[in-house]
Amino acid sequence: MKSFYVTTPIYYANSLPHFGHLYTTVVADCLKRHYGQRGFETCFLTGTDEHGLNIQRTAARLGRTPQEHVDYVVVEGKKFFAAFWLDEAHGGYDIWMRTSEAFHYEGAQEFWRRVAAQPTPKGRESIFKGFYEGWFCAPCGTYKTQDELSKPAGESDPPRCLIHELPVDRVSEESYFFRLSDYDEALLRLYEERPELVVPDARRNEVKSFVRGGLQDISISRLKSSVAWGIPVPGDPDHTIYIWFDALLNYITALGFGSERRRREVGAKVFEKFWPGVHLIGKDILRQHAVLWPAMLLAAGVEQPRAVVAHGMWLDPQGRKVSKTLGNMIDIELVRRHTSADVVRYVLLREKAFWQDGRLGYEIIFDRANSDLASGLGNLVSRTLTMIRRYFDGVVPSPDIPEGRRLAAKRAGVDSDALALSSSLELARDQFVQGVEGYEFNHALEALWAMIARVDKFISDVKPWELAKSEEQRETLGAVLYRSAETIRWLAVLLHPFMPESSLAIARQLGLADELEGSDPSQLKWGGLKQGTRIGEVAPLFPRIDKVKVMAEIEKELAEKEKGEQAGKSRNEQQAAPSGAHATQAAVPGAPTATDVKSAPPVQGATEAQAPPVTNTQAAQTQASAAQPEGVASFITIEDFAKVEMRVGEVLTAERVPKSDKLLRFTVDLGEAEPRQILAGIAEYYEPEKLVGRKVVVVSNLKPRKLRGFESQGMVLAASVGDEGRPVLATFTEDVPNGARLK
RNA sequence: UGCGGGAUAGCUCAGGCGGAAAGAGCAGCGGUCUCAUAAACCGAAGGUCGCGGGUUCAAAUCCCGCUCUCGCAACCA
Repeated sequence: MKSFYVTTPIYYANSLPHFGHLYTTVVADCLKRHYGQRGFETCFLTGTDEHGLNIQRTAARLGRTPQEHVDYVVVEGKKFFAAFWLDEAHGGYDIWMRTSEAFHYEGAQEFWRRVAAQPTPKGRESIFKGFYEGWFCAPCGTYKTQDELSKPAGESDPPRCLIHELPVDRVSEESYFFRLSDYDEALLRLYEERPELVVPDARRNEVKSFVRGGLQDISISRLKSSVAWGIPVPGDPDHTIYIWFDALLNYITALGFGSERRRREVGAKVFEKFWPGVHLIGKDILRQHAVLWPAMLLAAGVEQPRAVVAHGMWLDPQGRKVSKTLGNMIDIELVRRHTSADVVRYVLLREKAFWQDGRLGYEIIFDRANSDLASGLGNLVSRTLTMIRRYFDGVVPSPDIPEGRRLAAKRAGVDSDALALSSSLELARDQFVQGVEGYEFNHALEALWAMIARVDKFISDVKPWELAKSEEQRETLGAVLYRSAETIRWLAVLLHPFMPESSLAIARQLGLADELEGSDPSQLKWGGLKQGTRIGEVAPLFPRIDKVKVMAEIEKELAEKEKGEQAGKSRNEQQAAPSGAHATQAAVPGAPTATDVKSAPPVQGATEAQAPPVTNTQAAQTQASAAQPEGVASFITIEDFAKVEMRVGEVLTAERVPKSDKLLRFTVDLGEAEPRQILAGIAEYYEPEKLVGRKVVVVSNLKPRKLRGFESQGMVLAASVGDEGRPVLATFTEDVPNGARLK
């Protein structure tokens, strides 16, 4: 039997899942059900990534153990998904994977051993010990990511910890590395040989050009003293396996890779049956899945995935990224309560081209639901069944028009057979199946909706209510209604993976047994609906949404929620908010992450594991600012200040740095023997020519640093204004000699 | 700055190996109908196919240049 294994990323259990995660999961669910209908043996995995510093810290902040915290997130997450028919009970995922499970520890360790036992394609050891270097905050006792650090005040100043407002140290610790750099050629060969490994093409090209640019070895462990919440490195329990080298493995450990325990649990052959699977991911975690993961599998000698499929992201109605700070995230659970799970599922799959980014907002959802579902599908079902009820007493009439009535039928514009309809239905069916196979769900659905329009038109053209007035057209009328009802049956079968509940409701209204799971959509044949079938009770499938009214209600509810959260915040009880730059972000770019509060781009890519995980910066900030006077960093002494040497300088020359859109290169006279070369990232806001001759303030004792190949021997001071941090140069209104020190 | 996309009706997008009067859905306008969830059906309206050149009998479609925009990278001390 053919098998189909589909996975979503496992979501980072730091925070509760949201609408972005829902999207990927709905897609996976839809695929699983579709292939299931077609007779594939299916397995659908989703779950949670439960290790790491983030979770360790969030749990600590909430006064829980990490295990308690992830248990909580899992329970809530399952509830959230269940409301959209994604759980086992509703025929959704088969496995909710959790990386904190014992079998995963075994599998991950086994994988590590296999990698360590094999040399790289270039003949070196795949895992080696080195030193991980990062910013370390002593009071916190941990490494910090860019997101957890304030922008450094001056050149070669260390950044500061956002919690303690203190400079952090550049520290290194022993760490294991995976020699990713040795896999570049093997990977490039793989992309050539198996182009379907990374789809769509645009993403594969992106990946290829990234790999061609050379790969860096990545740190795959942390000292247990830094990150305790994780899987011990085999044979070296002082180290913990780090992030991706743990998380990615879930896709195979869930099936029993490397763990006897798990194989007993799920069946010994499950891995062999399902393994090369399809990974659905958001384009934001493409690197990890299209570079690191294949390299890891090469290293361990495990078969590559069938495909890594990267979808686009949801944006707000204005096309902006969705983020908590902008407050433009949709509360999808709220939408569901005002509509239904199926409506949400349909809109998610219909509204956006899978590969591309798409926009979503409350009104977009309601408009789509009203036009496609209420006016389209729902109305067609309603008018058809109502007529069967009214004219045929609720019994499906015969599809046949007897010889003697064919002329009459012809006069009414009805062919004696349904060939025209049935053949275009077959075409639509094939387009639909092709669309689903190609992840073009919007096209798949469009093909079906073209059929709805066609039948609507057919009904309008032949006017069954007129036919009903003439006994001579009795059979014609029956045939017309049969054709409409049979089309609806097809729709119910085809749409079942998209709208499990509504499609069943349609089937029941048609008087069919609930046999949709077993009906192979690709094998649909005209005439499956039996004459004489007694139809069920007819009720609106998709009640029209009063947009104005519902919007008003939603706004009210959101406002109330906001209030609740404010209250929660002060008690420091709010659910863990921002997620890390991790698998969590699968579907919504920088969703609730502190990352997009400002500047610092999310650390991404195969090198991500080199940076410690992101944590709850917002909460951290809240705490920190509570302890400090508003707007004031922690105090420094006069001695601290004396360390900074600031001098007046005059810009002698200024020019753009080639191949850089932000950097200007200055030579500045500081009253010294030689003018200094200083770089500044203000090219977007200042014309270099206009700066020549200008007096500026320069931090003159910063450690020199190279930027774009030029050494910067100081830093020009500027105010940072507005959200985008527009620089405004500091200057003097009176004349000042070059080199004068600011005290 | 490098690489790769994109720029087509009010909105979201199709088309695009050169050859139809340039399409669809939604919104909007006019009409028909009453089986239906104020639904459906019909009709009209709506576009310099980013800008400028070129190739050709013929260009939204091919070539060159430009502008804007998005993604990835680099970069922002």
